[in-house]
Amino acid sequence: MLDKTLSPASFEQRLYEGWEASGAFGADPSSTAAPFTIMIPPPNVTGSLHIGHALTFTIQDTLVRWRRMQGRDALWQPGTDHAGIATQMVVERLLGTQGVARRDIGREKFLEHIWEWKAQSGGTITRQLRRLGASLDWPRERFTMDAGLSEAVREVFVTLHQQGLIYRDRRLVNWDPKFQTAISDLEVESREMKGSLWHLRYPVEGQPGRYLVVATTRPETLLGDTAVAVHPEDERFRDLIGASVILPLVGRRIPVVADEYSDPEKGSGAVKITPAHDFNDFEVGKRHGLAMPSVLDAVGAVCLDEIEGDLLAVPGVADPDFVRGLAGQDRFAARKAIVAELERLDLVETIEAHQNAVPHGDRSGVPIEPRLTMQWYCDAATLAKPAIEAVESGRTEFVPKHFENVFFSWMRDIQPWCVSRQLWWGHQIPAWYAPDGSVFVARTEEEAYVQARQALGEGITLTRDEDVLDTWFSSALWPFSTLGWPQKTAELAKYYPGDVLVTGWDIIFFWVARMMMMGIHFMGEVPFRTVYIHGLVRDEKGQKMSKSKGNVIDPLELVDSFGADALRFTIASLATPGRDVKLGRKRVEDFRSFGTKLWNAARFCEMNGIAPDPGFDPSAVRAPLARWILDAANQAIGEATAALDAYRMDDYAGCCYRFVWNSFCDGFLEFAKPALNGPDGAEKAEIKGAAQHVLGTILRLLHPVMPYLTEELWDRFGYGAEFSLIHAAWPEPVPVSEAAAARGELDWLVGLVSAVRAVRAEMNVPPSVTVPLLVQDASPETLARGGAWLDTIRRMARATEFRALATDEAPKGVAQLVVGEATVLLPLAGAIDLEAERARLRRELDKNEAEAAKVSAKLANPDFVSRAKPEVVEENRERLAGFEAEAARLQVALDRITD
RNA sequence: GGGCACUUAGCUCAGCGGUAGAGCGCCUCGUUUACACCGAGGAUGCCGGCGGUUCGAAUCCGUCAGUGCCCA
Repeated sequence: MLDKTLSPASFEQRLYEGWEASGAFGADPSSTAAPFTIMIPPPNVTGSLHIGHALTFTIQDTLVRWRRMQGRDALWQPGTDHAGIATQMVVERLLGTQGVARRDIGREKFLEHIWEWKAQSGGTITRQLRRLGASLDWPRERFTMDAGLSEAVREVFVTLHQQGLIYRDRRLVNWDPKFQTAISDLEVESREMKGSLWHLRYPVEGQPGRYLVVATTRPETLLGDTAVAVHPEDERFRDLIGASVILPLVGRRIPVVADEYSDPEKGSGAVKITPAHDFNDFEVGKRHGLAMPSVLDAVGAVCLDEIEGDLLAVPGVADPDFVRGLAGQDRFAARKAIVAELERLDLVETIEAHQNAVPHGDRSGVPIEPRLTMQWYCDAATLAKPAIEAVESGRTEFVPKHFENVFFSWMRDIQPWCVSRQLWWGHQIPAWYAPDGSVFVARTEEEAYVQARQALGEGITLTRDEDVLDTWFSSALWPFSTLGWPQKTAELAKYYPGDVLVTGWDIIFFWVARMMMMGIHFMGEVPFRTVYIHGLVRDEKGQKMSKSKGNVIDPLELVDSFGADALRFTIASLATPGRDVKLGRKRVEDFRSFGTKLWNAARFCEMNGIAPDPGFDPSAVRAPLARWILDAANQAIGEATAALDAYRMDDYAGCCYRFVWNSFCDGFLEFAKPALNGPDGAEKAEIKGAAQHVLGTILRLLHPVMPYLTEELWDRFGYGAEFSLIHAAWPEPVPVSEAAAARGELDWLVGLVSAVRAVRAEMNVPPSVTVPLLVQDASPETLARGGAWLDTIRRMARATEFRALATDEAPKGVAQLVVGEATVLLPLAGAIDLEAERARLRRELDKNEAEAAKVSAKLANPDFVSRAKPEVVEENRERLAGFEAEAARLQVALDRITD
């Protein structure tokens, strides 16, 4: 016997272990079944499961389980990425608590610590994924730092270098002064900050007393200024173009250049140009051939090495001693000191309060410093072209389609990708340097030496590049490196390209773009056919969840409270493609009742001796109720399959919900009760047969989204062996004889019962009062149906009998309702308020007449009749006839009780 | 400043040329032997505003307003 209440915690773990132990999640390269591949977008190894993961992995698992049931050889590839900065940060902090600093113990030792940490704590998220029910092929789990994946990284780096698509260059990068590494544009987030706009006076050379006022938000970079730019059309400064100004504090002469970058509307209209510390200034500097001295070092402190020689004493303007005193000062301290000195020299015109967007490192949280350094770059623009073309031609499709625009806009304007990072944790760049500075890129040190000897002769000592590659460099290879590339494996042949990549829109630039570029370049084919983009999870108010706001919800806590199935079903129900999902505890609590409902329905079936019957033949069933539910199940199967095909998780969940709750529970089981309580016979047997068949269908239909509950019921009922639902066949429609007739009959029954219930409720007739149903103008078919369903009608409509009104019969005090061609009279004698009944009928009549008038007006329009589709015209004619007929019957009913 | 999305019942959202929907909430009723995480019934909408296309617009086009996001 099933327990009275559903308690997911009592079976979730046992079922998961059962599936996993039996190898149910495993792909089988040797099978002949068509593959279905989803590459997990590898979560960060330092991560733990948050609600966004719950969303994306619920969707992925639902798709994978569904396809597996359809007989596909499903590969859901698990794994994590090594998360260069994040991991290094975690372990550094950990060592810090023991008083150990990274640089003290050295690279090798530090990496040992990281691997140790990874062995102990790196599996958090994969353990948590199991609680969610995710059916990943665990024995195939990969990590981006694995030997195989590292080989792939070296292979790709060397090949791209040979092809000229990876090169070294000296450009401005986003430098994170806290981690002392370059970071990607995408790891930079701009934050609105309250700052100041300082208007500074730069003395014009040769014109004593004249100043050019420049406006800046970063006075500390003034030391590295090499020009002042004004707009070429700006009348105020026209005569100064080509002149020079004296750079305050430094004393260097710098030119005034004309450049459209300077916006006459902003600030003072003149802007100082510091090419080594600002991306826009860098471009201006290149256009005008300016020097590009750096004045801040790796930690963001003032460094005078590159301007030492420029320092000049200019009375009242520049003092080399002051500048020398700035050396080694942090950029913010230097800002204060510089502003104070300028104020002392009366070179500050005004200070304006100013709101500006300051780029911050998303992990370090400190302002990014643009910095001119030598780095390795990947020619992303060249790699992007075929990726753009693949989406344009539809070889890879986005769902929803409009996200292709986001992809295109990014890819068409893609910048050289800085792939080197000044970290220790990651794939060390396979490049070696000779003492003379020559670079040798090779798969191994031996190969590098071979190259070096060929180029430079014997006796050279090479040193390896210290830097590592961007984590995304290895993630980009994930769709094929996990399958064994560069080896030619059976897995690679079978599972590449993958079917679908599932991810949020915020990650299009990271995974999607990079996997596309690398996949196409190295495999000659797109890495996935479809990119399914879902939204982000927000709190109930639509706010982004964040630890600092304190509005995060823990998916595991929700699993503890309501079960994994409830969380999964809630997520699926709310997952409209591409739109953000507002999710709170309450939503999960609400959807939990659906699982309970199914549990109780199953319990009811069990109590009535409904059990799996493999010999059941749906096509032989004659009882209308059984045919009706079998037909409804057929429709649900069609809808659910179509919804999953279209990645409509919400529609899939919704159609299952309606079928289980409305059709199976409120419809079928309720109508089946009289037969189930009655004597054994052919009809009862058919209804039980249909019940077990449809329950089995429901369990299979819902398994992809509610794997635990369905498997538990499947096993308990004995539909198959333990843990076998995961491999059961996805349901197919079954033949049902005369389905339309069964639908017609049940629709009639539901219509009759609802109408009677509605009238009784409105008339406040207590359930204890039972009344005869006397029908007038009923067709023989209606009378026959009434007879056939008498027990059900009695039970559900609180009726004593259902029969034709005798010709000489004229009951007093009746409520009347129109069902199809017939009018049903409920003699309520004393219980009825005639006035109220008249009003009710009047309302019904008005409603009908209004509808009839609307349709009639439409049909009176000759344009409509001649131009609309014939079937639409016909449909409206039928509707009009229906409304008119019902109105006529209501009129008769009204007349009957009106004197 | 450029771009994208959104605006439908109290709330959360489907629907995207032909009868305005769901879930939750709300109101009324309920000791019918699966389920109160339930059952029955009910109320609630100028489908953001204004134009246009069309026989017909929540749905297509334009425009305005508001909201959110992305990129500068």
